[in-house]
Amino acid sequence: MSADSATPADQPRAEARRAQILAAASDCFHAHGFHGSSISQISKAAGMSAGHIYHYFENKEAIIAAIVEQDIERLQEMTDDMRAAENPLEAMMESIDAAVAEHMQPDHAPLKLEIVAEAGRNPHIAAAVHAADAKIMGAFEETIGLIRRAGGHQDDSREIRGRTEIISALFEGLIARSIRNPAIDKETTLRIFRQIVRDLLQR
Amino acid sequence: MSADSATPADQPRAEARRAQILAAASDCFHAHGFHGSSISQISKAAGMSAGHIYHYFENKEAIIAAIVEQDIERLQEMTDDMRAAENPLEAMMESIDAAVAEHMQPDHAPLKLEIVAEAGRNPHIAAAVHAADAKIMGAFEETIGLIRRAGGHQDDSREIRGRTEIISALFEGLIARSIRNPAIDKETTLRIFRQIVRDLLQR
DNA sequence: TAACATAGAATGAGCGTTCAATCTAGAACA
DNA sequence: TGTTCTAGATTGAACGCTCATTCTATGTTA
Repeated sequence: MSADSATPADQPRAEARRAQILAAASDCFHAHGFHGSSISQISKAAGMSAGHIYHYFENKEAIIAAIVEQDIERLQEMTDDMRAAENPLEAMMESIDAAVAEHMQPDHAPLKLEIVAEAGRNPHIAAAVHAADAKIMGAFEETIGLIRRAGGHQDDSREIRGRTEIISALFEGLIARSIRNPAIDKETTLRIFRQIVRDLLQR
Repeated sequence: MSADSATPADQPRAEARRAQILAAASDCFHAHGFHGSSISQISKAAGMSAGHIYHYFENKEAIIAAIVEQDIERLQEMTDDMRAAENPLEAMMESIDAAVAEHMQPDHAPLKLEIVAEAGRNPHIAAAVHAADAKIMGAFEETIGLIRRAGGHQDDSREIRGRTEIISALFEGLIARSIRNPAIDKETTLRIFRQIVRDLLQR
């Protein structure tokens, strides 16, 4: 018996293949949507056969779920950085511009909305989205709680959570607005957006 | 035989059939999404054959576009009512609770997001969504401009538009939040939401 | 009669998924 | 060393099914 289970060289290889599929799927989904991208398309983009994808993912849903999980890691890093900053309030204010710009990128906005829409109907996607949201919102709440306490406020947890929800809703809403009205005046909108966030954080 | 229950009139017969299809399609889309609803399903729900649907709509996309157009009529009525009210500010504040509750209805939220996501990729849907948005945003801006002027403010049109965009983004964002976090504390969130809207309208 | 409403079958393409068959590279052995 | 063994990686065809759309034929009305 091979007590030293699973050849050591296999681990990074499988990992690489998985990443390869995820990257290809992400490209396809962004370009044509979840339902508009076929396994065959994804396999071509990933440079492998269609059947082989099922060695790494149970089905198409599992690919989306993995992309959702992957996405939150970046967000988590962002809030971690803020919390570690010397002045978390200003760190957050400074990162808003980039975050909004990224959220409103026309190539990425549709998939973000589509994933949420899918979560509203598909229990498997819903599970992944809920778990991801709980994680990232927890981190976000911590950061905002820190900023509020530094500003001399003593809110209960519901208040912190509510303010966090509203800031998140604003971000998410801007994604939709950027699609509904591509001619949106980003400068003015961003100015008002920043003012509201600042109020929510320190007033 | 000639005792038809629903539509007694002769001329708007085609109109009635169209409405019948739209209602059935709306039900299907809300339940299973745009891509998850087949023409066959819709035709069954509408009580007619699949082929017959193509007498009234060029294709599946055209059905979604018609639903988008239909949806804004209700929104338009809402802002018209506000503008006609004795105190538009309070009329708007009073309608917020119902509007938020409706936006966050779990049965309706996914399709709203899905339509925007689809508009981000599909030019035909995009055209319908952009036209609808221009119309409703114009009406909304008028109402908000009226409230601001009544409050003694002299904003330029960009400012009005920006504030309107942010309020719209908040509404839209809450749809997404209600799906990402179904356990959201609606009471607290709504309280903060109302405060922000009030600030945007009168401060 | 002409014109429209409607049904239902036909079409052809594409889907997600499965699976038996092959390849490949390293371990075990001689 | 060279040879055999083996297990995972990979392929590509095939399956059964559903899809949006079109076509043809029949029913209805005026």
